[in-house]
Amino acid sequence: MEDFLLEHIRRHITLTEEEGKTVLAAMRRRKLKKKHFLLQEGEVNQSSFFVVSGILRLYSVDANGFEHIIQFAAEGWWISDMQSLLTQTAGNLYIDAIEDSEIWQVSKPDIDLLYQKIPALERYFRLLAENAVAAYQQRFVSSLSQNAKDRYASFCRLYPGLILQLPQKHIAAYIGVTPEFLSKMLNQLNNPS
Amino acid sequence: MEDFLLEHIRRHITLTEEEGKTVLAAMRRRKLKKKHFLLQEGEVNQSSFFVVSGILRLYSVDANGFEHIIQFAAEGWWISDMQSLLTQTAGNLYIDAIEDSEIWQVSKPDIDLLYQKIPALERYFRLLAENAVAAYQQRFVSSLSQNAKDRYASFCRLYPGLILQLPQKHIAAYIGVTPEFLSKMLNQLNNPS
DNA sequence: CGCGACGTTGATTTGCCTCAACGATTGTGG
DNA sequence: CCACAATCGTTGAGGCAAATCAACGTCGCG
Repeated sequence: MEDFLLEHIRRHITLTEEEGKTVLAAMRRRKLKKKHFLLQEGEVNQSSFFVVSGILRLYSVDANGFEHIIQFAAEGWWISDMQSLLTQTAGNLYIDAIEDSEIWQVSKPDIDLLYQKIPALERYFRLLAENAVAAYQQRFVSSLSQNAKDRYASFCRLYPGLILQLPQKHIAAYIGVTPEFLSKMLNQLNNPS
Repeated sequence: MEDFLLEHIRRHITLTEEEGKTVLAAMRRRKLKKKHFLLQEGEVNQSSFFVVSGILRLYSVDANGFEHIIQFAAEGWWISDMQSLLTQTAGNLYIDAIEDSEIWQVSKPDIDLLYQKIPALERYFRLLAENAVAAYQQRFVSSLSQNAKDRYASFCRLYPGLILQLPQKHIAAYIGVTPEFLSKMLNQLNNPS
């Protein structure tokens, strides 16, 4: 599994053996227990996080203490508070583990060094960011033009694997309804009497 | 104004005189009248669009014929249906002009050629895409955790210039309410009796 | 075992939508 | 340059999707 990240990168660009080692050398590995944080509101997001195993979530907490999930990240996904990472200022988002996870991370200074040593990485992260933009645009279509039932259906279609692993309340916090309402909705979908 | 795009690019990367000319040579210029389309549902988004003057919108039309605006693009902004552009398949979004506009566009094949000739452009578009990701993440915070009044306030704070130029119904379609409701909301904000 | 997290169910409320009607403004063809 | 239509914002009455609040059963876990 040591090569999981390199395989992912090589799906987008080609790296020499040497370059691969340079990338791996820049990564810090860490385990993260369920419910433990990578990032909390008020902190500066110092690193980009790559999920080797487990599941993370990126979310905000509103004035009433309710959580709203912006993105999940399962194995092979990158995740960060992009605003805070780019500007290196205090952010308003949280990242924590939904399951015990293994994370590899690169600090912003180290990424910038990698870009100098391996210009092809610019391409890799450009492609990732463009794919993320595409995903966010499509999610806004869903978010703005569908009701709760259809948003749930869209989520199931898009992330069939995640549905099985996620507690219901997190799905609710992602599609933008209360846990109570999602419960009633699902009940009704199963009993279409 | 011939250098508007190059100035924008040079805010992020350095380009030689020669490279600047190569970029400009790849751009197709066009004028677009108000309400005319750059892209319609079912078409493949062939190009990236750069707004030299005017305002565009990227939006979807739902099953009931209602429009939902994903993004505005004023002078100096790039805009495209990223999903369709990346995969070169038929998309579900529209792009049209809110005001008479001047657009410069690069086709996907030409961008890919530019990446080969001028690798630094990978960096430019990576930075743009990362900024877009940051903006979309923050908009989801607003969209998921705020009510209509607060989403309107957030929009005003983020795009103070746009508020003045946009018809009210487009702001409504962006923050996710009906024009009628936005009208009542604003009325109430001005008459806090 | 006992506690806290999670999902469920019901009663009630509310934020926003729907539909309809109406001025004001814009734009367009004669 | 006017007449007419179309677009836009406004206002009101009524309706619905989803939130709120509260109570309860279950389960996993320390």
